Amino acid sequence: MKIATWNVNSLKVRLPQVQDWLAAHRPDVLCLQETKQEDLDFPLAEIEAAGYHAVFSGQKTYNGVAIITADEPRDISRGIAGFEDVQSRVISSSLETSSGPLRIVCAYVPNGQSVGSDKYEYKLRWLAALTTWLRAELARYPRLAVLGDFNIAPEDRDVHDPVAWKDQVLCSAPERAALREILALGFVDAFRRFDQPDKSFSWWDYRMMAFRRNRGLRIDLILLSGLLADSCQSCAIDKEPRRAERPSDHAPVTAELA
DNA sequence: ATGTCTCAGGGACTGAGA
Repeated sequence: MKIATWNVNSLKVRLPQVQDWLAAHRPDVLCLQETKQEDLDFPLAEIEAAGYHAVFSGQKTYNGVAIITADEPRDISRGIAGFEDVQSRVISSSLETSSGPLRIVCAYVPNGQSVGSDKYEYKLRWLAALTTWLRAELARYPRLAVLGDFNIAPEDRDVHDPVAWKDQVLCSAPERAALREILALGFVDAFRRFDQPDKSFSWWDYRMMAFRRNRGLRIDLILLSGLLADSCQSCAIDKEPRRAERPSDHAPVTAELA
């Protein structure tokens, strides 16, 4: 089965591209971030017309997450249990598969703005809460996948210019340490299970012709629990939607599970 | 090279966030 994640930077603007992408790739799961839509405005009819179900948690202007699934979602939950957050950044649902239940967590990690800012402190607190929560979720759901915009480039090879980005937000040591703590719970970065082209990125700033020059970061990740990682057959970044006329600044990331 | 895009408020543009 194919699972995917895509920060669409406004589902209202990007809906036609999401519809096209669903039709072209027919994923079993597509996690969206930065939908920027309140739940009443979510284009459920359009998603259902494409042959999919959706669960979503949105708000006006900022944030917003959704999980689009071919099969009916079960056991839906919103947010991080035990962490009060007015920002809509996490939604989870389960699917029945022939190999047993598959748990999906769709996450939009805070950007953090700049190292040392209030938003950066919030990001680190948020990541600590996510880690505590995921430890319990992993015990409850052994077949667990966490997909989303992590707003962290895990290593220097995930950065077009590691010198320029050194100690900057998205690359700083505390952020990378926070991501390593999540991985240490028993997750694998699906992308790095396979040989990949050098300079593989999932996000490119809209400015400075960054995409054309491939000046990007790999910050959109698919983390798989050990059981799922064993069944992962491929993981790739689909740069094609980034070449569209009005693209998101992020590209979708996909993984194939047996 | 503070270089682009999106959204809200308000009714043209500015500011925030990314």
